[in-house]
Amino acid sequence: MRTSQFLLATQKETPADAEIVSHKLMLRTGMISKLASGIYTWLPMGLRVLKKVETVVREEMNRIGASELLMPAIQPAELWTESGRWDQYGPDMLRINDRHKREFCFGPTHEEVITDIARNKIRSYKQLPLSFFQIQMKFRDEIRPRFGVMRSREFLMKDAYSFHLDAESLEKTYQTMYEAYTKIFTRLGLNFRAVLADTGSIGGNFSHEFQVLANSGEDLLAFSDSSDYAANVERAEALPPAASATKSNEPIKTVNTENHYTVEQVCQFLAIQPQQLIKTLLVKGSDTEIVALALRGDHELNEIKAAKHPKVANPLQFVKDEAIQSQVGCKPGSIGPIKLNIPLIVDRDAAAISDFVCGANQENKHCLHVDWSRDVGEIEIADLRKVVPGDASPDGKGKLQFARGIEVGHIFQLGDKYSKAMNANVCDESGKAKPMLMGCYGIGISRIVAAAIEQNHDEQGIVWPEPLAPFQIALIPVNLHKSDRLKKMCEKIYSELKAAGYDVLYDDRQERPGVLFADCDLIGIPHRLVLGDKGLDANFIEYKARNSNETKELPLDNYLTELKNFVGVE
RNA sequence: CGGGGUGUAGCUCAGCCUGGUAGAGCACUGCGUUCGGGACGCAGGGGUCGUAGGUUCAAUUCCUGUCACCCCGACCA
Repeated sequence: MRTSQFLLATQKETPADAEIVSHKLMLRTGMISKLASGIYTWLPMGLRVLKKVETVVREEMNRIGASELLMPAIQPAELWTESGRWDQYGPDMLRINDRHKREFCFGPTHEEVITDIARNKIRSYKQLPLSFFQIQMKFRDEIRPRFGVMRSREFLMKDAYSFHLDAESLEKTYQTMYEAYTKIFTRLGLNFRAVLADTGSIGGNFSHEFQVLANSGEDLLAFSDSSDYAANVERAEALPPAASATKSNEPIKTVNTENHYTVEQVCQFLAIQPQQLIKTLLVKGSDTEIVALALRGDHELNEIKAAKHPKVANPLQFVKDEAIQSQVGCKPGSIGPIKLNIPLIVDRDAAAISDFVCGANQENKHCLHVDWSRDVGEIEIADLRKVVPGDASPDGKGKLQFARGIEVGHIFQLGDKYSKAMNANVCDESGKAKPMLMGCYGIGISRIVAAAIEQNHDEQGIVWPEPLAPFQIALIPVNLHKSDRLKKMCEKIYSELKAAGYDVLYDDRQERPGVLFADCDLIGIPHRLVLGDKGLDANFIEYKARNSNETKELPLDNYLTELKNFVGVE
C-alpha cells in the first residue's frame, strides 16, 4: 500500500475524551473514529489490525474442526421467550420493533439462534459432537461504555458453540477449546492468563476466562503465589477460617451509637476494629421477601456468590431503605442478626468470630459482646465475601495475590440449559430423544486490539506484535521528490517486497523525513526500511525494528535475503 | 439510575463573569526557503458558537428547557 492511496488519519494531539493509552493511540493513529457513545467506525488502519486478529482466531477454530457460519444480528423475541431470557436479560439487550410492531433484539449473543439451528438440523447422536463458530458484530447496551473499543456497545466477537450427546464429550471439546484459546492468545503475542470464572447471565456450570494482564484492566484476578491457581476475584472462594468461634464471656450490652451508621463511623465511635463488627445487609430473597446477610465489618459482600445462594434472589437486589424501616423498625445502619425475624445467612469468616459488635435493630443502638450460639442461635453459614490479597488460596497452596486483567475470552460448559428449554434433542443409541449438551466459547476480537496496545506501546506510539501489525514493513524514502534515481529505486524495492509476499506501507508522501519517521513509530509498524541518496551512493538500505534502537545497513543488491533474517513472510 | 463536568473551525482550547454576531496553536490550500526525527516565512480557505425558546435595540456571552458527550459512583447496614 502506498500512503498516497491510503487514509493515514494520524494526529499529533490526543482527543480530550480518551482516558487510557490504547484509546488515545487508536484515535491518534486513525484506527477508529467515534460515531456515538460506544459505537465506532473501524478506519482502514484499524480494520487491518482487526482482520489480523480475526485471521488468527479463524485459523485456530478451523484447525480444531469448528465450522464457520453467520447468524443474523437481528433476532426475534420468540426465541428468547422460549429460553426464558427475554425477561431475564435486562436493559443490556437492545430491543427493537419492526413495522408490524413485532419485537426483535439486536443480538447480544447467539445461544438461542444456534440452538434453534441445532434442533432443526441435527437429528442423530451419530452427527455429534459438532462445533460452530461465527465472527460477527454484537450489540450490548452497556451502562457505561468507556475506553474506546475496550468497552463499546457494538463490538466484534467470535462466538463458538458445541453440541454433544454426553458430558464426557462436552468436557473434551471444552478442553480442546481451552487449548485453542491458549494457542490464539500466544500467537497474538499477548501476556495472558486463563482464570476460573463465574458463568454470569450466559448460564451453565463451568467456565474459564482468558485475561490479558494490564493495569488498566477492569477485572480483578486472584492468583496463588505458589501454585497455578488463578480465578476472577468474583469467583474465588474464601476458605473457612482455621479457628472456629469461641464463646463470649461477657453479657450482651446495648449501647447508644447515635448518628453513627457506617462501619467506619461505628468502629471509630466505639474504638473497635472492623474485624470485630458484624454488618447485616438486607437483600431480596428468592422465596421470602427479604434475606439477611451477615459479614465481618472489614469484608465486602461478593454479590455474585450471594446471588447464587438458593435463598437469595438472582440477580442480587438490595432492599430499599423504606422497606427496611417498616420491616425492622430502624434505618439500615442499625440492623443486626439478633432476633431478626428474617432468614439469615452468615459468611464463614463472620461466623468464626465471637464477642462482636452489631446493630441492635433499634434506631441509633448497637450491641456489644454478642455471641452467635448464645444470642442468635443456629445459623446458616455460606461463603459470601470477596477474597482479599493474603487470603489462603482455595486450592490449599499458598496465598492469593491480585492483578488486573482485560477479559478477552470466555469459555463455558452450558450443559442442557438451552437445549432443554428449547427442545433441542437428538436420538441416542437406543433411539430415545435426549437433549444435547452444549458449550459456548467467546473471544472479543475488537477488544483484543485495544488490549494488545495496552501491553505493547512506548512514548512514540504503538509497538505492534508482528501478527497484529497493520503493515509488516514500512518503506521510507528520504526526500523522495528531490531525486529521480531514489524514486526509481524505491519503486523497484516496493514491487520486490510485495512480490516476496510482504505487507508493505510505502510512504510516498512529500513530507520531511521527521514527519514520516514519527508517523511510522506512532503506527507501530514492526519493520522499517529507510533509503536516501546517501544509501544509494554507498549501496545500502537501512533496516530498523520498531522495538529496537539499533539500525542495520543491508547491501542494496542483496537486501531481500538479509531481510529474511528479521522478517517472516506471512 | 445518582452525582459532577463539557459542548465555540477537522483536533486541542481561549473568549462568556462585565451582551455590541468570533480568536490562537495544530491540521488544510498556494508560493518561496528548508530537508535523516513532527521546519520557517508570506498569502489563503474553513465556524447559523450543540439545539429550541425567552430577556434585550442587540445574545457565543444572561435565563429556561432539551439533546449529546465525558468522568465518578451505584457497598449502605
